[in-house]
Order: sequence, then structure tokens, then C-alpha cells
Amino acid sequence: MNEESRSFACLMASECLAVRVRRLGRVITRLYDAALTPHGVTIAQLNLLTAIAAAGGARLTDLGRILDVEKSTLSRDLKRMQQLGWIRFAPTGSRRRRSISLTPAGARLLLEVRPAWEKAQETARSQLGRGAFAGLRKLLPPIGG
Amino acid sequence: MNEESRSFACLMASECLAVRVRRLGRVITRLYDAALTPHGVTIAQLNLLTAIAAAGGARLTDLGRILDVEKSTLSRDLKRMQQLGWIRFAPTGSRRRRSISLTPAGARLLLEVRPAWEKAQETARSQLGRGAFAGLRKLLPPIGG
DNA sequence: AAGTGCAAGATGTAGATACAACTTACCGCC
DNA sequence: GGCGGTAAGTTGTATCTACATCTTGCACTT
Repeated sequence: MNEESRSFACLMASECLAVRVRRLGRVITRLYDAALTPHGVTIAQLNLLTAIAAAGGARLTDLGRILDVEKSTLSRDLKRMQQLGWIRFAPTGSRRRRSISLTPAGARLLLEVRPAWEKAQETARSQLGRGAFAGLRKLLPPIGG
Repeated sequence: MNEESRSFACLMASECLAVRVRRLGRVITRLYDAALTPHGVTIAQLNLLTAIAAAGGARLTDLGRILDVEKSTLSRDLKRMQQLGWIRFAPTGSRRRRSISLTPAGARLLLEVRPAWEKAQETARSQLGRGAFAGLRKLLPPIGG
């Protein structure tokens, strides 16, 4: 390996935004997933579940726009969550535009996991430091924008 | 769905760190991957490649610690990259501790993608705003820590 | 009313990610 | 020198993610 390759490697390690964002994503995902394990739900699923609850009757494409998730990803994730009994697809006059909503079990799950989520938030806050946590909250674009 | 579920949903949407970090991760990953597509490499692979170049002779477990990636994930990702001819496993006396290094093709690839990466960095900077980009760089823990 | 085009969603394929369980080599101890 | 424990890496399984492509219903035009 030549010197030019190595210097670029060091530049990326120090300057690449994707490297840092993705790394924090892995760490944070593990942290929240570990806290949620006893409830049989992942942070990705919980995120989707809360978006459905907050949006109220949104369709797949709406959720994709809100969360910046590809529609094909959503198609499969939602199918899994339907099979788990957390959500249902309500026909809305047409067969195509199916609005999505929580089942009673889904709503119950949300309330049940709340303490675990709060614990994960607190762990994240203390591991990152309160300043960094608050700073990230401010810098990272809020969802739905 | 009851009111308590909805209020928790709104709380998560507004306060959950994982939700924001993961969302930015998706957006940023797509942005960098799109820029790198012509070179047949993803930002995840490029990240790994530069870590190998920067570390110099690290083993799988070392990379896992540096990048916060699970060893089983690395095992498969590295195998793919070996099959692509970008890296090689050098025996280090023992059969177990195999140090990893770039092949000439891997080193060439690094140099080749540099302009695309710089373009992605610039796009990210302009889409997030320079202040947010710099702020994130400061707040997100640097790799190797 | 038929045709065209677009939007919504599903499916094929592939990579990134992790946890659990397994294998195997190395190291230290007796 | 054998034995047991630990660390390194692999494999099974599952989820999340995306791009390309396909299907199909809906709307708009003429």
C-alpha cells in the first residue's frame, strides 16, 4: 500500500461524516435494542409503531416520506408487524390506498415499552454526556420534516 | 388507539435520540452510496477499507473495536471484500491471528474513489448546512476511540 | 369511453447488521 | 506434557436497508 492511499484513509477516518453517523447509529441501535429485548421489539419497529400512532391513518408512502425509509423496506417491515398483530391495514374506499393504524395490541405494546425506552434514553444521555446528547438532538433534523 | 399511546408516540418522535440518529444514517448512507455507485463500492465497504489502510495490519477483532462493528458482521463483510480482491489475510505466524491488509487493487480503489467521496462530503455539507455539518463532526465521537 | 401515464405497493436480489451458538487454536498452570 | 479456560473467528438465523423491476389501480385527456 502506498503513502497516498494511507493519507486518504486517515483523511476519511477524521473527516467523513458518513463514517461517524453510521458508527453512532450502530452503537445507539445496540443500546436501545438491548433495553427493548424483554418486550420482543426492536428500536426500528418501535420507531415505526410510534410514527404510525403519531401520524394517524397514514399510508405506506406517507410513512416513507416522514421517516425517510424506502417503500420496499417499509413494505416488508410493515408486513412483519402486521403478522405480529401490532398494526392493521384499513381499506379506505379504494383497494390501493390502505391507511395503517395500530391494533389494540400495538397500542398496549407502546405503553408497555415506555419505561424501557426511558431507561435507554437515560443510558444514552449518560454515555454520550448530557451536552452531546442535547447538542445532537438540536443538530439532527427532527422527523416529519 | 387511546390518548396515552398517542402522547407517548409524539414524545418519542420528538425526543428519541435513536430515531434521529438512525434517520440521518439512512439519508447520509444513501447520499454517499449514490456518489460511490460508479465505482462499485458502498460507503460501508469504503469505511472498512480505509480503516484497514489506516490501522495497518489489524486483525478482525481490532477492526471491530475500532469501528464498533460486531465480529460476525465483519467476518462476512471482509469475506466479500476479499472475494472482490480488495483485501488479503496475511498469516502472522499463527493460523489464528490473521492480519488484514489492502491488495494493490484495494489501494488503487481508494485513490480512484477519492473525488466521488469529496463530492459526497460537499453535498452533505450543503444539504445539512455548514454549521450543522461542522457541529456534527464535533459531537459525533471520532473513530478509533 | 378508451387509452395513456403515473403513483402505490409488492417482489427479486443483495448487503449490512447483530445475537447465539459453535469450533478451534493459543496460553497458562499444574 | 496434558488440561482447562479464554479469545478469535465462523455459521445459523433474523431484521433492516435499498435499488431495480413489475403489477395494478387510479386519474386525466381527448
